[in-house]
Amino acid sequence: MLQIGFIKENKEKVIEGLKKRNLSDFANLDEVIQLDEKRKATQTELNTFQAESNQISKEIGMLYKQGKREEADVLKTKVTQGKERVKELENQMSDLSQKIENILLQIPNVPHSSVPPGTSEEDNEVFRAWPHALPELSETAKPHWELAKDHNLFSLELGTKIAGAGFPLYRGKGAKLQRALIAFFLDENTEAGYEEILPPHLVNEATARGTGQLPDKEGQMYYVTKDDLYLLPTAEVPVTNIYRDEILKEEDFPIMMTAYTPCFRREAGSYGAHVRGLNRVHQFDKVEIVRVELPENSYAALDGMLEHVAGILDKLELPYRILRLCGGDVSFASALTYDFEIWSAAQKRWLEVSSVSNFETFQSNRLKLRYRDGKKTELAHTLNGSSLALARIVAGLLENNQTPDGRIKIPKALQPYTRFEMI
RNA sequence: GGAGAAGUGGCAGAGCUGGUUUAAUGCACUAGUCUUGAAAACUAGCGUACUCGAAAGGGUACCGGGGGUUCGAAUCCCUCCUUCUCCGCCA
Repeated sequence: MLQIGFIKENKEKVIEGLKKRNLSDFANLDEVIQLDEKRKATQTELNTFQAESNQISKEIGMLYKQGKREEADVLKTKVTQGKERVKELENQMSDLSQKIENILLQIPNVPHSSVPPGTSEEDNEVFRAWPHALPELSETAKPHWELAKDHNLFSLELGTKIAGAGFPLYRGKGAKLQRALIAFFLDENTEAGYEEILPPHLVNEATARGTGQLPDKEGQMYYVTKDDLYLLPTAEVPVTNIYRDEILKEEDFPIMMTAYTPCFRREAGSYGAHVRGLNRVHQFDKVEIVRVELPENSYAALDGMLEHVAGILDKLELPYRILRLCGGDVSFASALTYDFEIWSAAQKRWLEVSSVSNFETFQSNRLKLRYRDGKKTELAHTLNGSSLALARIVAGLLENNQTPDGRIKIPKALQPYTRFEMI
């Protein structure tokens, strides 16, 4: 959520940003600015009435003490009259605040100046291409869902039997591979200075609100009605919320955290070839990195995250490229997002495995995540990225590392974790 | 799940028979005095948010959350949440 003060002072900049996102209706900006003016005027009036009635009430107290009952009663009726106006103004205030928030919730973040123009993923900029030739597999190479069947690594059918479509069940070396990847990623992240967090996998409404899943995106989350809890769509939600409603000191920075969690997405999406196998599922495993930074450091932090994720993919020996998302594809809350895609040699397409974003103050405004800058409090910047998402990494590993005789090589870096070299 | 107790500023902790409470006091913290330096002592400051004001400086709201009673609520009432103690159940 943008700050109303920011919109007021930088209206042109906001409009420019919205244009980059291919939006053309800016009427709500003027509307929200006007509503805020009205809110201020209303508050000033309200506070005046409140001050007056506080004053009189004090006098009443004094008069009672002195035994001047009648004088007190006269004042009482006076206050009672003013009270009605106070009630009225209070209602107006909450009504205006609600309206303002409703509009602010609909305004996306202003994209960073480096975000390229564009309307869809077609227009994303290749920020860093794969510098080598893409691997080629023989004609007999198989997609990961066939390899998984051959080696009994996971079963979508059993997952369906037990839960429903989109809930894979891993077994044997497939299950071990999951566990190995999670441990490998967490170790890589903690070695780079990220603190390991193991958060709850269900979150309450305030938490879901803090990172912007609510309102609006409740359809994406599984919801436990009986206890009013949501299943995590990503570890970003609980981990970032650690710092909800906090005022940090400058020396608390940088804050670097990593967490493994399963991720649950209801995702009423498309079906077909592109979502076969592990490409898109309701439950998948992911290791996330989250950072809270001083504004002046957040873009350096973003670069650091980028190199960190790139380093992990290098160790896994997977061909990848980095995209800078265009205005039409960058998510609602993000100012700048880089996507990592690995090349699936068997499916002959790129698979997104990580998304690294700087939200600037868009999330922290909602979270009330501040730091003390001298005497004032300022909003901190929040960033997060996958490091990394498992299901598609597994898909890529299986496909790219298959041998002509139908087996699968485990990358060296992963072997200490799997404790086997071949599947 | 049952019974009881409690939630106050960064922490500890008073207030809780409704009205000079502007939330005492201590610790911590910040600045100053003193000191070669530090400690101690002393002095002052010390919450968040909104708002008025050029500024100085005001105003309002907030004592777990929400609602209510009252001219006036940290204090009374309702409700929800959380924590602690005991019992039950349980990996």
